Amino acid sequence: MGRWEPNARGRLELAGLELYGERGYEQTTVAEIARRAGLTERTFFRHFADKREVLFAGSAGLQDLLVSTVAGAPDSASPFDAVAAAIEAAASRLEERRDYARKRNAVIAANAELRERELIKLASLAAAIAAELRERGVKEPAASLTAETGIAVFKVAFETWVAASDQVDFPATIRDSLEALKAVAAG
Amino acid sequence: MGRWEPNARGRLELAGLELYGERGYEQTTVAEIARRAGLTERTFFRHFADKREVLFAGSAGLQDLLVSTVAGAPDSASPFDAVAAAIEAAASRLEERRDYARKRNAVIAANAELRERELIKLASLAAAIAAELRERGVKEPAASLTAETGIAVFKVAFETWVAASDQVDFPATIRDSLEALKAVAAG
DNA sequence: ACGGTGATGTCATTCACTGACATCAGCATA
DNA sequence: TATGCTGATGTCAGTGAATGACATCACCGT
Repeated sequence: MGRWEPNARGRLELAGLELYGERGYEQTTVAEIARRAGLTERTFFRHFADKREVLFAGSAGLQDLLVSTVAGAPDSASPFDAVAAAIEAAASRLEERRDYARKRNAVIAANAELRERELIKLASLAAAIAAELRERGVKEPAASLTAETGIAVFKVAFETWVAASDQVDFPATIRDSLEALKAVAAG
Repeated sequence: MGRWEPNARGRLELAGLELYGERGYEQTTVAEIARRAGLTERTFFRHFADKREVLFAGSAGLQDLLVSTVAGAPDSASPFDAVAAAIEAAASRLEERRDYARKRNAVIAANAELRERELIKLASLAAAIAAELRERGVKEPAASLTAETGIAVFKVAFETWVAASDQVDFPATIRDSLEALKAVAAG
């Protein structure tokens, strides 16, 4: 057995989500999260840059999925279709953790600071997609526009999905939103 | 003459932009901004909710312009065209203060916290536009998609505009980006 | 005169975050 | 087996953002 309990980072993530859900983000102190995880405040800040970041550990994985899906699209695919495939793949991944995604979303939606962090993560995803599109030879401003628009579609579809009281298919919601966007842009 | 120097809020805005530009956002304390404006730290926080907000006073005016332009579009205009007119009008307003917009943008681009705040302001603009579109009878998700896409176009065009070394026409950049978006979405 | 008002100042406190240094199980290796 | 290094954690002190409670005092109306 190791000197310390394993997976300190994971324990902090769990404790953070729980406490933010129970008392709200502002009413929770970092010391409380650390204590629930059996650690100290100082150690929290060795694992996460700030109090918000504890909710955004999965963001890097989502970015990898988006980028590799765009990269894996056939050469014949248009930029739009490559991005469509990527955000659909991301939707599939979130679908697998529906309960977790909803709980986390409720916490974030309830606090402006957390919404800010969510937005910059989404912007970072858009930037990564745009970079990959440029890699594929797409010029600016088409690359950035396609990426930003794709993320906008993802945002709107995500809100529809989490707001739905019944079981809704997230990738299907993405496809509907993509079609709605085409109609809108043509108008 | 009044008991205090007039326009405390404006003095704080100016001092904030100057100091963030001179030393950087993180290296500037709120007490320093207040002192340069001839006030105290406590008074700073009576005018602005936090250290970032001092750079975003103009956001409300931009939102009014966007919403009223959408509201003023003829009934015959498509949602897309109404939003296009709105972001073009916003571009015209920024064009009038090119130096100020560039200086402010340089400060914001240099700091992640400020970029976060910028993004949530843009998201708030999108939400206001979407609400106005719904007022005009546009259904969801078309209203949100049109608004979010419009803001995405604005973001991309803004970056092109501020990055340009020579004098570039911002509203024209918006029109170009809107055309590029149509081409992308059709692909 | 006089009392109310509102913008500002003063003071104390909490808490997010950081730097410096201490601890100590486990591992490698002489 | 002894020794020394490493890396995750703890301890402590400090800075600065943000907020609540209370004080001040020119101005304004009556």
